[in-house]
Amino acid sequence: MEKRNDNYELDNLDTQILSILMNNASIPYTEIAKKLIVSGGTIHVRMKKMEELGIIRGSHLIINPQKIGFDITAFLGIYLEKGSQYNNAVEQLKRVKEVVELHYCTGTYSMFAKIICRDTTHLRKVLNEDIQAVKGIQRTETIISLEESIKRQISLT
Amino acid sequence: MEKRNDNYELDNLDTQILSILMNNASIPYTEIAKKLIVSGGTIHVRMKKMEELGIIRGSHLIINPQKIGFDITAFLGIYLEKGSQYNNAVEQLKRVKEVVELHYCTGTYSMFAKIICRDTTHLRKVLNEDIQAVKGIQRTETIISLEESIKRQISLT
DNA sequence: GTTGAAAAGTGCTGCGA
DNA sequence: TCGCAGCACTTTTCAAC
Repeated sequence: MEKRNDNYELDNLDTQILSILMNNASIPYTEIAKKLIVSGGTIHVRMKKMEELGIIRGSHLIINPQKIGFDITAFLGIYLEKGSQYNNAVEQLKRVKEVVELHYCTGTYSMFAKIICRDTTHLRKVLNEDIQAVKGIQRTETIISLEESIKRQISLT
Repeated sequence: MEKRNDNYELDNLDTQILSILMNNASIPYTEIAKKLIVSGGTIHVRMKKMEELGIIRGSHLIINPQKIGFDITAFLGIYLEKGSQYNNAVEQLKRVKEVVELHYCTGTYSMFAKIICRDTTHLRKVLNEDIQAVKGIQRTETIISLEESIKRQISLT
């Protein structure tokens, strides 16, 4: 039986488990259990429930892009020729590996992307060759991040 | 002895290990070893090396914000009164939990933030009370994401 | 829903090549 | 530097509360 709650209300225990694991997914269940004063089995049951409900998407190893030569983070405001070209543009942008986020949005831009590149040469190549080649894109505005001052997940508490 | 390579060149094996774990940090080392046709110990040695080099930042449990009632993702272009107020503004914005990313950037805006809220009421509260209370912020422009079409990490290959 | 312990699987370490 | 094998630890399961 599939659960359909799109908005399941987490209790205190669920929230605390998530809060701990969101910042460090490799903490053992037994240690979490000790902190929250429940048994390891309970942590397991709760995690399984939240996985089934789709609350937990998975886990990521977080790397430092700069250490492996990816120095530039940029945001791209994208203007489409027509709004109807959205789905098509998404499909084409999925093939551009440097695009790590893409949003359909309100306001000035039709779409909004986050891209990560090695250097300015790489960025120019992505903008001029890959992005501009996408059909339906009229023009873009680039915002280059000089420093990422905050980078975290939402706080549940 | 601390290593100081800010730009260590990963070999093929390192790259493949990271590529696998970036999408699912809970895959066992032994399974990765099988895929890449090396021993489990080798994976371990490589991971340890990359951790020491600071390439690996840690691991995160990824949750689906919408499933727990956080429905709105918005981007905020921030205009500062003076550029010199940057450090101060960062410190104040760190206290606003809904801000999950903050960049110091080129272009139209002085700073650029990503925020996640429960609903429009929550968003308005954050914008009007929390953000506007930050000293040095002149005004902001809000871009609301209606749909996140792409969300992934950088591809190493 | 929670517990505690047993079974299965994984991570870690040291020795050898 | 890499691979193999043994030990320690974690995850998972399950009967009982």
